[in-house]
Amino acid sequence: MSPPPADRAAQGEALSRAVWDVLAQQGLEKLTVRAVAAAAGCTTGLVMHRFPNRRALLLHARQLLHDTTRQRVEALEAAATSPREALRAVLRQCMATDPETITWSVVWVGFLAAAVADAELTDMHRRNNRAWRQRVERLVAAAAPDWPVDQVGAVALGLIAMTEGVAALAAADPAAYPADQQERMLDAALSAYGLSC
Amino acid sequence: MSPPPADRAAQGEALSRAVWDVLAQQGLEKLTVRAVAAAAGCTTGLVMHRFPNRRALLLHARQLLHDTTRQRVEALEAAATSPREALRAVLRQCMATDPETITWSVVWVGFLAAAVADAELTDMHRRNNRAWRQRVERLVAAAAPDWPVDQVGAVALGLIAMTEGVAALAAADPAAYPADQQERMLDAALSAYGLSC
DNA sequence: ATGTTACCGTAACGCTTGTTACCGAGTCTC
DNA sequence: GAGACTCGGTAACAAGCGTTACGGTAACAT
Repeated sequence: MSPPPADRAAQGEALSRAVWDVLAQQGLEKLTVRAVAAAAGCTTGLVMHRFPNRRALLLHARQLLHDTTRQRVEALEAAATSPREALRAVLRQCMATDPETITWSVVWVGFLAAAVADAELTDMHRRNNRAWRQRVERLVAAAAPDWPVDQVGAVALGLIAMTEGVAALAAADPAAYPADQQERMLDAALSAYGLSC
Repeated sequence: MSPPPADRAAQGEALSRAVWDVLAQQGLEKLTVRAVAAAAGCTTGLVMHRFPNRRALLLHARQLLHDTTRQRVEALEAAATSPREALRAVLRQCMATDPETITWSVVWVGFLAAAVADAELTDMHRRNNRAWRQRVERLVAAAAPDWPVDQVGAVALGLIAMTEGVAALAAADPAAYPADQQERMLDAALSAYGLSC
């Protein structure tokens, strides 16, 4: 007999996707084991055989969300032809400009709210967010090599907060924050900071 | 006999404060009627006599939170001596720079996550947020009277998203986002947009 | 003084939750 | 082919949830 680890990982990924779906469509209060199982098309038995408890399921889904976004960001960064284009591309995908990224942003807000009650979820968020911040600071420094460190930090923080904030706002009210307004906002900010491509 | 409506309102306010406390300290998942009653120092009987159900309690707390912030913002705006100072003061109090505003931001994120599952909570958020956005657009237009409309909109959106975003980030990781860094971020943005006082 | 009424705590209801125990079906080993 | 083992579904459990019904108490009106 062989417990193929590939299937286990694939099932864990499918269940994490089910966690995202429930979180995005039904909210944090309805994020139950039964709802996740229904979204994944299986029973609660499979869920509880794959994860020791509900918390472990949420933590895995959270970590997988972060890993996925990190890979996407790294691909964008590698594909860019200049530091400023890399910065813009990376920040652009952070906003909520289409149904998929809107869903992601809803899930992100959900995990953020869930982190209030869960120390490990909080730690996860902080680790991921600090890494994300360092990445953007590095990109800003590369896009403006002659800036002093504190200016790099202040501008990077402004850009991070702006994109993360508009993603949350667009997630809660997509009609009021269409994609083109978010793009114009980003371009206006990059232009004001002197970081236009 | 007289059912004094002042006491009723005061009790509703106290219960709403209890809702905020529970939401900030225990998170959305632990926001139960019993937890609210315990935080308010009463029993669930009083809560359910004051509000028809749990949802009404949350909606009232949400609306009261908005009304309170609106009054505070209007006072700041009225006390400012110039349009640019008004803009800066209003944006500054939106961030999470001290324990009180950090708590408010945690509560804000909690309500935002709860709005995913509740249409009325969503509507409330959209109404409040659109009014907030119009206010900032008006302040930006007053601070830069010669700007075209779309530039006013893009800059106002950038400022709103930035302050709201940094408030959420600071709420989740206060140590990484101290008050002075948020202030520097705001000043750097206002300066870059050409809106310094 | 007494009946009435509003107020609010107590206790219970039905329901949903996370979690556990059990059990059948399929699969690999020898 | 028989047996052991893994997988996953079913059903049950206790606990906690929102909500409801009931009872006692205090204040008012007459």
